[in-house]
Parts: sequence; structure tokens; C-alpha cells
Amino acid sequence: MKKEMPSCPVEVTLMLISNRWNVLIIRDLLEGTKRFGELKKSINGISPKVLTANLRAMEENGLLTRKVYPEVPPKVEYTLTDIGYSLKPILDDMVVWGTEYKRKIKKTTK
Amino acid sequence: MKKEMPSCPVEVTLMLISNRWNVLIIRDLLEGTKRFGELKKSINGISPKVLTANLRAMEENGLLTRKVYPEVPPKVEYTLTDIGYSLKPILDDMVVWGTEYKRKIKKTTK
DNA sequence: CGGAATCCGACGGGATACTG
DNA sequence: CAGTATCCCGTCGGATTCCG
Repeated sequence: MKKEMPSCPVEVTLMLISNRWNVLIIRDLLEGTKRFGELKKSINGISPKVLTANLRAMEENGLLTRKVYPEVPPKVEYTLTDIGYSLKPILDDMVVWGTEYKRKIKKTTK
Repeated sequence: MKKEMPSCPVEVTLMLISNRWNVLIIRDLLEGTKRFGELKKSINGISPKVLTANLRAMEENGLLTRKVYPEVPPKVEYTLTDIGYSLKPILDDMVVWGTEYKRKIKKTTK
């Protein structure tokens, strides 16, 4: 079973995106539906096990949907739900902040 | 030594806030300077070891400053830097998103 | 192709006791 | 008061191999 839902909203958000890969997966899926292999390729260095684990967790949390096509060879597509997509502003903010941070830290430490 | 700085801005941001406590610490310090004991009390359930570890890491990352008063009994104050404080918008977004998420999920699963 | 299975190490974190 | 010092544990993630 999954973890408890914290009462604090910040913790809730963190619970969903605070691991190493989830945000990067979301980032990729913001461009649109993708297949397992596409995700694996575009997310540099993730192992299939970890990718699967993260995708399943995110599915369970309602951030994305998994669609299996009963074909040979198999085909599985992942798509963000509306809830998942609504994280976009936060991701955008993180891009901005991260960029700024790198700039400032460089000045500070150099 | 600390971790490598990722090139991707999102990863940079995540590196700094993706653990269980850092965001909550920032959240507390957004109200203003606080002492070790105050943080420990207001952050529910954190152990002194972990709190120390996180504070030191955040200090090293330039998110906050640590000020020691050479008194007996000791007094140590923690204050956000400008960089640390600039995370506020993201935290605010996380509050909003987390609140929405809880609302929507309740509808879905119930 | 999209995983599942296995093994394994590292790290974050928890509880508790102790100290300058 | 503000930490250290231990010890211990669980989870995440990495690498690799195998399967339907």
C-alpha cells in the first residue's frame, strides 16, 4: 500500500514529486503522451526497474494514466492526468529558481 | 562534500528541497529567524540529529545562515538568505497545489 | 517492447543517550 | 540549549538478466 496522506499540503506535494525522477518524468510527459521506451530514452540514466516503479506509483497517485495496447510487440503509453498536468506551474517555477540559484551561487563561491 | 550540481535547473531545485524536511524548515523560517529549539518544536517529529544535518546542508547550499551566540546557555539562530527566501513562491504554489490535490483525490477515490 | 526478478549498496532517517 | 555520538533500519536507486 502507499503512504499516508499528510495533512500539510506542502508535504502532500512533496510526497508526490520529491524523489529523484518523478519531476523529470512529468517534465517529459508535459510534452504529451509517451511510451515506456521513449521515457527511458529521454530520461538520462534511469533503469527500467526504477522507471516502472515510479510510473506505477504516479499512476496510483492519480498523476498519470497507463494505457496498454494488446499488441505484439507490446505498446504502453503514459499520459498525464489533469491533476498531473496542473503541476506545470510549479515545474516552471523550479526551472526559473534553479537557473537563478546556479547563477547566484557561482558568484558567491567564485 | 556535497553532491554535484546537476545541469538541469529542475534537478538543482529538487536537490535542495526534495528531502523530507528541508521544505518544512524553510516554511518555518519564512516567518523569520528562529532558534534550534524553536525549529525542533515546530517541526513535528524531527530528531535533533536529522535537524542538524539538514540545517548544515542548507547552510552549505546557501539557503540559510547560522549565527552562534557565545553565551551560556548556547543560542543559535537560523535565518534564510535571500536565495532561501526566494523559494517562497514555489512553496506557496505547493500549498495551493497540495490543497487542490487532496480535494480532487477525495472525490476520485470516494 | 515493456517490463519483472534479483541482488546489492548508499543514504536518509529514527530513537536514544550523552555533553560543552 | 544546541547539539554529538551510536546504532539500526527501510527505502530508493543502480546494474543486470530474463521473460511473454
